[in-house]
Amino acid sequence: MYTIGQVSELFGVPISTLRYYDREGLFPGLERTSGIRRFGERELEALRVIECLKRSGMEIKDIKQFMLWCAQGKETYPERLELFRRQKAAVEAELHQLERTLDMLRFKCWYYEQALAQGGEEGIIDLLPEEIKGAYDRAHRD
Amino acid sequence: MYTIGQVSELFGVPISTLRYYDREGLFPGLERTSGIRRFGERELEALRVIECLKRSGMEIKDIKQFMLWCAQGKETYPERLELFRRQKAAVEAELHQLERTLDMLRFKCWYYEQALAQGGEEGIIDLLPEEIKGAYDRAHRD
DNA sequence: TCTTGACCTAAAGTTAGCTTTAGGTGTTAT
DNA sequence: ATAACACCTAAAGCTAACTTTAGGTCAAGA
Repeated sequence: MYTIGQVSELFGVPISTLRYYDREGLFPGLERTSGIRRFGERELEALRVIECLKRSGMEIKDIKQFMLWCAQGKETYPERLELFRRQKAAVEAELHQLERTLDMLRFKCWYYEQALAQGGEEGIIDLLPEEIKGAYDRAHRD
Repeated sequence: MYTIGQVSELFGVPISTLRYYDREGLFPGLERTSGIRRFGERELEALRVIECLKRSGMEIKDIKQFMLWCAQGKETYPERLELFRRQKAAVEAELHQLERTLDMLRFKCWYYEQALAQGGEEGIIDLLPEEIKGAYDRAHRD
């Protein structure tokens, strides 16, 4: 069992944030001894999942829903699976989007390298190499 | 030349947002005829870049800085290149992070498919297939 | 004893990125 | 002439995810 300070150290998450998560219902069934929070293995795993789901762009209130489902037992397996499937699809879409953003950034880097080298922006587009051209085109269509 | 309403239609960005961007200095040198904003090719390209940089996670105030550099001419090529290089690195890091998040989500999907199939969570970890195991391990280390 | 340190709460404050509101101008269709 | 539009501004409001503040409890060490 860990105190809030220890968990904060372990995960590098501010104490105020842990308390906030608790307030928001992200640790349903968190134990207390005379008012003091006691974090067990269950809460540590919860925190790992919270960090993952947050990185995936999920909102706190939806993470709370998941934690409630976990506390409810086997009957909620389908809901939990559905949630992870949806989130997986969302992250895949986001990854794809980011790849195209990266294409645009690659193009812009190349562009300013050229501008810097030739001391101006005149006619840069004409000497677009094939590989950068691909990036440029991908970045400009939806 | 386009009015704010036309640009809003073209890009699918709310008029209020375009005015907000203008207020924040994202269109330095935007023309006006008797108070009314006139968007030209320069502003459309700016908007394309804004959308890209926003997707890359850049804040409005940093995008503003870039637009100011553009308005300043050739002397700021180095700054602009630096900005795009930094942002490219940031997006590459974010992509890597998201891949690991996806690994965790893949693992969770597999996990709940198993739990659902066998009606419980007992001993699931023991039958982790190699491919999922990799995902699980990657997702749990920093 | 007293003070230091780790915990607690409720409530107010913060930040980014918008959106909404309230009120006003100028042109065009009825 | 009057109403409908598309534009304008300043300022207030909103949401998410925290953080800060102000005040309080309790146990251990000097």
